[in-house]
Amino acid sequence: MHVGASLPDAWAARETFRAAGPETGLVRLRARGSDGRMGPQKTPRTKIQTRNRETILEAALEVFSQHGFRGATLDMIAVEAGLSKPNLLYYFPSKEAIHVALLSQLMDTWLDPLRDLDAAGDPIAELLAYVRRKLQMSRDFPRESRLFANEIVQGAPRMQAALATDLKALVDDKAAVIRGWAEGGRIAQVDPHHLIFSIWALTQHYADFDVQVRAVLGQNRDPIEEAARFLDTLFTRLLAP
Amino acid sequence: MHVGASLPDAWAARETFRAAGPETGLVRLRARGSDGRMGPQKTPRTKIQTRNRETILEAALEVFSQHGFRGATLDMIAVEAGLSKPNLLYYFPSKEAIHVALLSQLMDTWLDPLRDLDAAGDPIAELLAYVRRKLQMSRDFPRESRLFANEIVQGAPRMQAALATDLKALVDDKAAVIRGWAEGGRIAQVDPHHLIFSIWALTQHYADFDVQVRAVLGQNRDPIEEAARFLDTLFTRLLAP
DNA sequence: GTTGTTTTTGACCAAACGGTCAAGGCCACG
DNA sequence: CGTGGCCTTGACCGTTTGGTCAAAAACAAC
Repeated sequence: MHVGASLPDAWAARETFRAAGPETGLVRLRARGSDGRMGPQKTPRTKIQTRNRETILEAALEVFSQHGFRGATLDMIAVEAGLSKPNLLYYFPSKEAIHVALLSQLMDTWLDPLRDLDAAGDPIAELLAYVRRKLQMSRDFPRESRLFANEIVQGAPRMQAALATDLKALVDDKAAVIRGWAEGGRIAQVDPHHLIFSIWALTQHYADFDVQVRAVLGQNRDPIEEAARFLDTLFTRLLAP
Repeated sequence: MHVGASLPDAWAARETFRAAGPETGLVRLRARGSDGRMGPQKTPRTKIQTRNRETILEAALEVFSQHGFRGATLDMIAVEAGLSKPNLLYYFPSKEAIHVALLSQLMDTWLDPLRDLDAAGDPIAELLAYVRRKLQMSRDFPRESRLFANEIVQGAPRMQAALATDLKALVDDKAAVIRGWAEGGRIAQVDPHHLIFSIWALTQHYADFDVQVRAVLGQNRDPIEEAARFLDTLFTRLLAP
């Protein structure tokens, strides 16, 4: 069983399970009302439940990030998790529910680096630190990056709501901070939203398009190490007032 | 039937059908030897064959780029093309063959802007023009961009060979040109490969992650128009010697 | 119009897939 | 140690999917 790099404490500790927006039409699936026999509650109760839900989500991350939603099968996930297929469906009502759970669980963590952008700090240092943190995530959590990439490239059918609400709110907030810096002459005049997009694009590229990057660079090179230096100069030059 | 923006002549004219590398294990599928009944030859002979192959590939582009390889079904493509499913399989031996044909047909066109990078031109003007051309492709051919994105995010199972040979060769070639410019002091000292990656990442982001960009920016904005300005300043600042 | 070839399709098939169910195993707790 | 609830699974089901096939339709050449 492939478990990937051991997750940092903050990562494992996060168990927010933010509910998906009602527009996805998926919440109904989870709320089976109070009919007869059913799987465990939304909030895991026993030790076994928390452990198995974690195992399943870890396996699902591995499989979904590699094959996309349609490309992944319950059998693949079951094998990866070391559980039987009906057992998966004891903990999650459907394949889609596993996917949604994964996405909403990881969303917060994925945006943490942006949240850390501190309006009170030194503008250029703050932004460069953000770039470095995002690049680190591409190195340490490429599967998470690809999971989102797969979802968004295909039109984010299970995430649109979260994008237009939560994500937009956070980005608008931080964009205002950046705009403040620009107007105060502390960084160059650049469009804050597109600055954020550029950071996403440039850092996630090294996770999402890893095979291409490696194919072009050839062997015996460390793409992310090189990218760190390149992006440092790029953003230093771009942001200098 | 969704036909998308009318393709420019140069686009439609291209019919290279570069053979996929033998490593993909797909070429064998096309070469059914000389057994009994079989579909039309690799090289279309009649008018009807060329027309229908084009129709199928156009439909396949629409469907594959939206749903990925596994997410797309032959029925979807058939409906989109206005043909029957067995008819698709009269022109292509399998779903995978359609996908491979699409990828190899589009690969060349996709790289044309990079090929146009002229060692004899003015370095900064050449690079800025490349950025603009790539961004135009994100606007005019988002489906093509997403097709590749889907493929590469999932590990490029049907393209690895082409990446490590054709693509690498072209990029290495152009990287040498850029390195020459840098060493001649005509542009700033930057890693040429990562410079090219950054152009890909920043321009294709607006096609591949379109839903995210639009969700964050809100309505009534033209992402690519704004991106054009932003990327112009970004690369101007980065490349100034 | 007859004939030989190319093109098209309805009916069909086997495998894969998401999901169900009833029954059995397991475990905590009294 | 017994009992009630939690956990697990083999067998099964209906649907979807990629692909086949034989036969019909369309077409081209004479």
